[in-house]
Amino acid sequence: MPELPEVETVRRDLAAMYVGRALDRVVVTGRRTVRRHLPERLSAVEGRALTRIGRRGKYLLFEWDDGQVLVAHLRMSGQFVAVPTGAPTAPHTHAVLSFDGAGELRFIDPRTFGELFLADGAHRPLAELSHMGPDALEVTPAYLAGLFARRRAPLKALLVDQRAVAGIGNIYADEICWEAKLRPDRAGTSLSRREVNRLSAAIRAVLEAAISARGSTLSDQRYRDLYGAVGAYQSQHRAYGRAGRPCPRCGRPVQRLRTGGKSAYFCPHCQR
DNA sequence: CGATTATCCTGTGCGC
DNA sequence: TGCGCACAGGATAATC
Repeated sequence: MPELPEVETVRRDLAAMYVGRALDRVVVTGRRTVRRHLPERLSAVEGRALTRIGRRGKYLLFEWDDGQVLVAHLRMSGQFVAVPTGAPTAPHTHAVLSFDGAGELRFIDPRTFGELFLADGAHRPLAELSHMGPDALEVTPAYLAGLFARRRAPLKALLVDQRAVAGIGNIYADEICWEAKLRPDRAGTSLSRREVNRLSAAIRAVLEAAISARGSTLSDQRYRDLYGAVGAYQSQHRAYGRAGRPCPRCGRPVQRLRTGGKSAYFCPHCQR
């Protein structure tokens, strides 16, 4: 379940590996991998050099020297892997980008929720991502205060809503709420200025610590970086997935709350 | 407007 | 040992 820290880790590795390289060939075999337009359109980036890898929330942006932007989203189970040319093909490999002198970048995705598409590079910022809120690493207390003033919804619902804040998913929303000592089901409108400040600081602290640890790999071993290595932040999870186990702050059991088919983990004693 | 549910899809892990 | 099923959740659409 790649969220901002995992996507940022992949972004940095992709940049180090491929920026400045020319793309020789793109081959898409997955039926659902490119679904916003004809898959053949991706060949428009063949022959271009990669100038930059950007990120907006959980989207990765491959920027080419002619202004085109190839957008990728890993969704639930997507993964990019860097392999030498001709390496054995792993199951669920849906796309292969061959770089001049840098081997192959493969897109693997068992559940096929992930996607690739070519954005309309003439429009900046990208029209396809225009619905998204500011990146989670950019939000300020003032922005959050404004958000809570106009949107009445539970705190966690707002944190995972990409239109409100981009990059946070179910796991880091729980970790951020724990760090900020706020219940995930608190109404956003009820937060004091002091609590908004705490939340803003917690967003940054949790995401930056998770990036430093190269993201979280859960027991399903799903998330892997570009080279197949696991993340380390899962060992620092305080709330997510810890139902019944002691809260690291107060020792009382962490509780699991279910809303709308999703789980929220929190400490009812020290999160208020 | 917001809360809830369903949809897409496969691997995993549980209970029986 | 094997079968069936709930569960995992990112984004989006539909419905109440």
